Amino acid sequence: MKEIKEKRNTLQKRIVSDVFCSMNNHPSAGMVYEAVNEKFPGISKATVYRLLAEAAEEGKILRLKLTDANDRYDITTKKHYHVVCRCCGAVADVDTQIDDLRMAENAVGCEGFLVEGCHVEFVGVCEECRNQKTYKTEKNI
Amino acid sequence: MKEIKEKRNTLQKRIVSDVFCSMNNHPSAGMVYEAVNEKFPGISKATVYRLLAEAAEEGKILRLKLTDANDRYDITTKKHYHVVCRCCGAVADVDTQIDDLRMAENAVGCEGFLVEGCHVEFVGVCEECRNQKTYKTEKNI
DNA sequence: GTGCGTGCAAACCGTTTGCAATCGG
DNA sequence: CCGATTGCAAACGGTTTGCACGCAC
Repeated sequence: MKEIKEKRNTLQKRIVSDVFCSMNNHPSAGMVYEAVNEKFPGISKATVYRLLAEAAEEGKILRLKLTDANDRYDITTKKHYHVVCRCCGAVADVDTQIDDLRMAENAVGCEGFLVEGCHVEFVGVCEECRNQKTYKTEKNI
Repeated sequence: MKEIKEKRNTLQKRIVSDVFCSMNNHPSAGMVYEAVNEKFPGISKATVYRLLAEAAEEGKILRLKLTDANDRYDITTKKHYHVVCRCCGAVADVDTQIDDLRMAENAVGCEGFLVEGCHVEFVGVCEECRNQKTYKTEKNI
C-alpha cells in the first residue's frame, strides 16, 4: 500500500521539528516558518510547509482545520477538541467526555451517512482579549 | 453602528438568489456561480461572490466553514450542525439536542475562555459513496 | 555515486478588491 | 441625475509544485 521510502535526516528537518515542538500555540505553517527563520535564517518556506505536511501525513502531528483561520498544526495527536478565541485566534486543547458516535446516532440528519467521527470546536473569547475591553461583545458565531 | 445603505433590486441579485435557493446541497460560491452562469450567462463571478457574502452578513443565509472544503452557503439560518462526506464532500444538515454551553462547562481546557458557542461537524461517508466500493475504508479523521 | 531533500520562484485556487461603466430609484 | 451595483482583471494570501542543485547515505 505504501512505497518504501528511505527518509533522510537533514538539518532543516531537525530544526523545524525542534522549533515546532517548542511552540505550544497550535501554530500555522506560516508561524512555524517565521519562528524557524528567526533562529535559523535561510530555511525555505516551501521546506517548512513540506515538512509539516509530511509529519502530519505520517501521523506524527495533527493538521487542524479550524473555522476562521489557516491550517494549524498540533503536537497532540490523541483525540481531543479545541477552543478558539474569536478575537485573537488563540487555540487551546479541550478534552470532553463526549461519545462522538453515540451523539451521531441520536442526531437527526445523519441517517444516510456512515459517521466515523466528528470535530467539535468551541468558539469564545480568551482571557487576555476579555481583559482589554476593546473586544466586540457581539458574537456572530 | 451601521450606515444606512439603500439597497437596490438588481437583476443579478434576483437571479443569484433564485438559483441559490433552488440548490439544496450547501453549495460553495463557485458552485453557485457555475449554476448561475448555466442559466444566465454573463453574470460576473465577483458579483456572485459579493452577493452571497453580503446575504451572509445580513444574516439571510449562513456561510459555513467546514473542515475540508471551501466556504459553503446554507439556506437554513437556524442553529444546526452538519455531516460531511469525506469522499465526495456532500453536506447534510443535522439536528441534535446537544447543549453547547453545558458541554463547554464540562470540558477540560475551556477554563480561560468565555465560550459563546460551538461548531460540530460529523464526518463520514454518504450512502452513494459507500455503494460504489471504491471509497477508501481508512478513516483519517 | 545515487537519488532524496532543498531553495527558489512561479503556479495555484478560492476569494477579494480597485476602478470605470452602468443602471436602478 | 446620483450613487449603489456591476464586470473585468488584477491582486491577494496561504499553500503547493516544477525544476535544478546539493547533500545524506
